[in-house]
Amino acid sequence: MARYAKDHKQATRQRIIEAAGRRFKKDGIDGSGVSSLMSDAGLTNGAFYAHFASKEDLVANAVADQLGAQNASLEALAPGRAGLEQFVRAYLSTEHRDDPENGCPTAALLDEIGRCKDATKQAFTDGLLTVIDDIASRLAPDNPPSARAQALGVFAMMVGTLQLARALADPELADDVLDQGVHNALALLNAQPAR
Amino acid sequence: MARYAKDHKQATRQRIIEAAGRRFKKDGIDGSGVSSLMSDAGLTNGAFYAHFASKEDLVANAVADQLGAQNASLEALAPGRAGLEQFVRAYLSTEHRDDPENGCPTAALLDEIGRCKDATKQAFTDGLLTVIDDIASRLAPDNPPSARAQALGVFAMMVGTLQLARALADPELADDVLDQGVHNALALLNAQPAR
DNA sequence: TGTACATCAGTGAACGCGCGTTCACTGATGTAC
DNA sequence: TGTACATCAGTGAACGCGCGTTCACTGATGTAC
Repeated sequence: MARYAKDHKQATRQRIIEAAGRRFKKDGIDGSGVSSLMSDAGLTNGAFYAHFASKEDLVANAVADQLGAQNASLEALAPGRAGLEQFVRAYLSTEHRDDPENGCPTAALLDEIGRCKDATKQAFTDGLLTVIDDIASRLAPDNPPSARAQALGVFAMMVGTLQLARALADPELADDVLDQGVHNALALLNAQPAR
Repeated sequence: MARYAKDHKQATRQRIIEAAGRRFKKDGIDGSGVSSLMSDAGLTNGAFYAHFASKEDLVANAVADQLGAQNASLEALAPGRAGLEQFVRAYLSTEHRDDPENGCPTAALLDEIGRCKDATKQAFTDGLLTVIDDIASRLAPDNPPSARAQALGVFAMMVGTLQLARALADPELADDVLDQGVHNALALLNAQPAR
């Protein structure tokens, strides 16, 4: 086996984290075994514990990484409210509904995260606040905290709507739910703060 | 063993379904083994397959039962919008957040249901539509379909908000999220339909 | 009335399998001398 | 320059355990005669 570059192990670790993020979103946390997570990353199961203390440790890291990536892609959108409208339309699209593997970690894993240990919830909390703050600062650039409740409301509705669309048996009904969700979310974005 | 009353087996089946609903909401579907589900119902694992074709079959029945029970409790509230406000406040309460076992099946299981087979998704679809229709008919008694998008938006936001509150590591932050959620949901209920 | 048998919800041990985790080992490289 | 050794990311078999599922059996009752 080759002698490794200084950052080789770190790079492998990151590769495991990213592959795990995708797998968790597709099959759920409980539904993804360590062996399959490792083979997704091109390794065998035995190497896992050289990188992580436990599966739960990987989960916390994957959640943090996923929310960081989502935040980065949020920041890459057009500035201000125009970017938010892009975000809403992409979020509540059939493409996103049908591709959880590459989609929002919150929508894919939210109720499972609620059952995880504190380290994972903490990683989620940190990541979520960053996302909410990005939305709030687009809604009220001069005073982001004033728009926090609104940002939270829009995001909660988007997450709930996408999850509902994924859980419906009838794809056409799910299409309608997404359409109505776009409409509802845009209305919330354009509403005056209620107080 | 006693000779059984005509409805004995049916009653046992119902007991399993209700115990399973509670357990699923607490530990997740993947997190609940058949043996523990049966011992929750006061039986041993071997009896399971006399009642259900598979675990997935039980899941579909438990989801249907849970949504039926939720719909019954919705109908028991005060009529009209007054009942909706009760519903929102109870839904987005710390008590509900801290007791998923006895709470809303949608908030507890939504992303897992999205990964289930069609029979389960179908059971969920049927139950959800009943809930949405109840909300819509309270919003617009004369023309419920006109309020469907609004009902869906409110419910999606409530579900998303409760799930977020459960996934946060900081209970005080989660309290704030619930408070803001009540505020957001009531505003949505009182909004004019946007179109 | 008494006995042999049918019924059937439920028991509990067992099946093969995949889980999370551990560990002795590999093998390619760099270092010491 | 050549040889012995240290390093260390990764391998792959194995651990005990719980999973979903199967099945021979139990035992209390009702029915047949």
